[in-house]
Amino acid sequence: MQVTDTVQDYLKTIYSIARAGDGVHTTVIADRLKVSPASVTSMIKRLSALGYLTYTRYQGVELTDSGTEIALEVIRHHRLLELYLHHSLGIPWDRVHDEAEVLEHAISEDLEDAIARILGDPTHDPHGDPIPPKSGVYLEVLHDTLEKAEPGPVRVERVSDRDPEVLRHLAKIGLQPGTEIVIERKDPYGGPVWVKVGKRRHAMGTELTTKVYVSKVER
Amino acid sequence: MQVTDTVQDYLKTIYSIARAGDGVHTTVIADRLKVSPASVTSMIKRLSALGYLTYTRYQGVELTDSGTEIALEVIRHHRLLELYLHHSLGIPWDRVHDEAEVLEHAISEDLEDAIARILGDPTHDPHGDPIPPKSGVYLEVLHDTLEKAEPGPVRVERVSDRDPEVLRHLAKIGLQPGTEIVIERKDPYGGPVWVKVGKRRHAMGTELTTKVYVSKVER
DNA sequence: ATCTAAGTTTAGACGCATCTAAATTTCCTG
DNA sequence: CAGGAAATTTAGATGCGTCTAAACTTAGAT
Repeated sequence: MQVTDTVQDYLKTIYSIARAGDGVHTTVIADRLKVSPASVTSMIKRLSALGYLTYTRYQGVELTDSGTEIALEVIRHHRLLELYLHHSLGIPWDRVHDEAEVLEHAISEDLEDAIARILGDPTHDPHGDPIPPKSGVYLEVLHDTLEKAEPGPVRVERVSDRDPEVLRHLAKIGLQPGTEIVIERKDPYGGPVWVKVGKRRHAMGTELTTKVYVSKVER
Repeated sequence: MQVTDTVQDYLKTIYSIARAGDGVHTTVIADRLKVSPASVTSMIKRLSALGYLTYTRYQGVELTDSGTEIALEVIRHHRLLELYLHHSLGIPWDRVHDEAEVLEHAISEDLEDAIARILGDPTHDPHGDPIPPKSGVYLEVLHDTLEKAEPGPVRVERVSDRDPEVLRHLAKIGLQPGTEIVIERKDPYGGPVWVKVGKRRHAMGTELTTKVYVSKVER
């Protein structure tokens, strides 16, 4: 059997759920891919038979080395494309995700190489996500979410690329990967987190904060 | 039902067979798409039900306006992409066809527009094929093949993009759209056509000549 | 004009990716 | 620790796009 676009999507999604630290369960995959849980079970069985993941009924899945390899290849395509579309074609950063989602399955290895070369073999995409290298070791540093980080000055490392609306809002208030912001105070009961971006103060609702990842800055 | 990549491929292929002046019969479509004639018949029925073509059993098909519209949109994508890949990404002209074949289904209208703008709304792709406009009238000028043209000076207008090997050969001898060449003599019984490109003389076998389209040059 | 070869369509099947509804298992709560 | 809610899997079905083998139609040659 061949590796279809759909198979690539499953593997990529499973990889990214696992990276986030959560167990990889049927429902989560189903939610992300917008298919029914039953569809996920059926696909998981096929992926397992193909050796891309190990599967224990009712317990969730784990990617094998060959599954991870495919996932990283697709993710590399995705992130290179996001950067390319933004830099070379001027597509606004809140729209590059959806374009890349389709194109990631359509570019050849030659094209991938050409794009990487033109961009100067970049290490991060416009949302701060690291780009897996063509070959060799790949380690993703895990950053705290805005919610979990301690008050004080922090650097924005990464922003989830999945919600265009959130991205437009973040761009508007000047919050991008690389920006230094200050977490002002925290409400222990899950209320909004107040942050200072430049000279302005903003309330970040909980549905937003889970999408921004930061690291502590020493001053 | 939705317009899948496969549907787009059928409509595009049917358009281009019709343009070449041949009747559009099952076997021809099957050969081009590398599927069985039975598959073509079955797909044709669906396309007919969708209103993309008219179909008379055993007689061939003809695109409707809505079928033509989709075909031209895909062809526009294809040709813009060929040009873009060549100009902006430096992909050699004998490889852009295969890349574009996949990407043509993957780019959004926004991306199409961005590419067209960057290229300055071009009218022809690297093989000399005209690029259908986003909207408005589209007429393809039909040129003679090298075989059919009269001896004398001619301008290369178009070269079929389908065979990478032929393209590499043509590039090697310096024959591209825009080049002026001289047809030296003709063998009425289908032998090679001798042409002068620059100062060199070349024999073009019949399997080659059907792929080069020229127009007479007045001197 | 008939017969045959080539082209085309039908019949029936298969794999992929999905769905809904029903059955099963897990896990949490009282 | 028992019972029910939530998660998961099974069963069975569907549409797409393809195939092979067999039947049929068309057109060309004698």
